[in-house]
Amino acid sequence: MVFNIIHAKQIFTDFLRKGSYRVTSERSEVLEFAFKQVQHFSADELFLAMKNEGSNVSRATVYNTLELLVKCGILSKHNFLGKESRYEKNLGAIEHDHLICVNCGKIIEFDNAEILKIQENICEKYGFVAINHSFITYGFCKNPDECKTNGKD
Amino acid sequence: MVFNIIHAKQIFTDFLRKGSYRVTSERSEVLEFAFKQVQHFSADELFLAMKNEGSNVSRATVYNTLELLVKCGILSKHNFLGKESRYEKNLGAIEHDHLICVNCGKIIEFDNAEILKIQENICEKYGFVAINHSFITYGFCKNPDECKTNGKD
DNA sequence: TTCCTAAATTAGATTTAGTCTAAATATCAA
DNA sequence: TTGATATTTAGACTAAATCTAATTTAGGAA
Repeated sequence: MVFNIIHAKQIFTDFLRKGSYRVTSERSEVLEFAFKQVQHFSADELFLAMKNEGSNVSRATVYNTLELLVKCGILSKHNFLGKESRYEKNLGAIEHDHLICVNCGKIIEFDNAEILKIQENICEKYGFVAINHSFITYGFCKNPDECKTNGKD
Repeated sequence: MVFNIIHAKQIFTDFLRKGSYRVTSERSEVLEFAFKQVQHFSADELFLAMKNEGSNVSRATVYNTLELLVKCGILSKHNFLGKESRYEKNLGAIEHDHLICVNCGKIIEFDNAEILKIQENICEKYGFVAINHSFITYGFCKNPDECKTNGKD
């Protein structure tokens, strides 16, 4: 569980030192910008947002650093319906999960503590240490009126 | 639950007719080839396999038809670690889920009936009809010796 | 503190998955 | 059988992500 930017910086620095990666100003910058995002974001969106605010960190470094932030548990990475990868902060105890309508594309987020329990059991069974997860149920809206397009797309 | 190719063809044809899509020989061919795959496969892999066996169905049609097969529940679609989308047959009652090591890339498949129950409850709550799901836990192998690369990649 | 080497960063080229286009073809309701 | 329109097609295109090779930098060693 990551609680705030100070804590996240600590975790990230520890992770880098432990893995004999180097602590660089670019990596710190990416972490800071990632933490500023209120919602989930793609690597390119973050890169452009940073550029827009005067940062000179390159696209490649943004992509690389986001992967490191996933590996050390600060961010989660999701792939919705084969679109570009989206990242989000991994704050607090419960990571939220997603329902996605294959008809209208609507995304419903929900929290479920049971899923985390199952995850713990599975990891125990397979000798695995969980960092984060992605649980996506694909389906469609039961009520056709709520299904925005109701089309075939 | 889809049981075999005959059953899958039935489901697909019903789905197409209901949605006033057309039943075409290309769509049947894609279904047949998808069913022949023993493991999960990408859209492009299927396209090339079909081409290789003399099929003339185009790449665009393969991509489109796979999406239809997901929509009608015959296939599941997963995105592992931001790689290309992979499809697999949705056979039997339990869809398997995945543990992925962010260090060595190992993929462990497991079955868990509880996850399906949770999914049912969630869908009930949000007025949603599930077709299939993708549950991926990212983490790392507890035993370093089992972690193939144990490196930074 | 300075030096040195391997790691990291960079801009931009490249690759790759997937989508789009507009012309040709095929389905299926009437 | 016919005709409106859905589908298919090859290949162009787009966007995400990775790669490259030159340059810069971190941080351990002296």
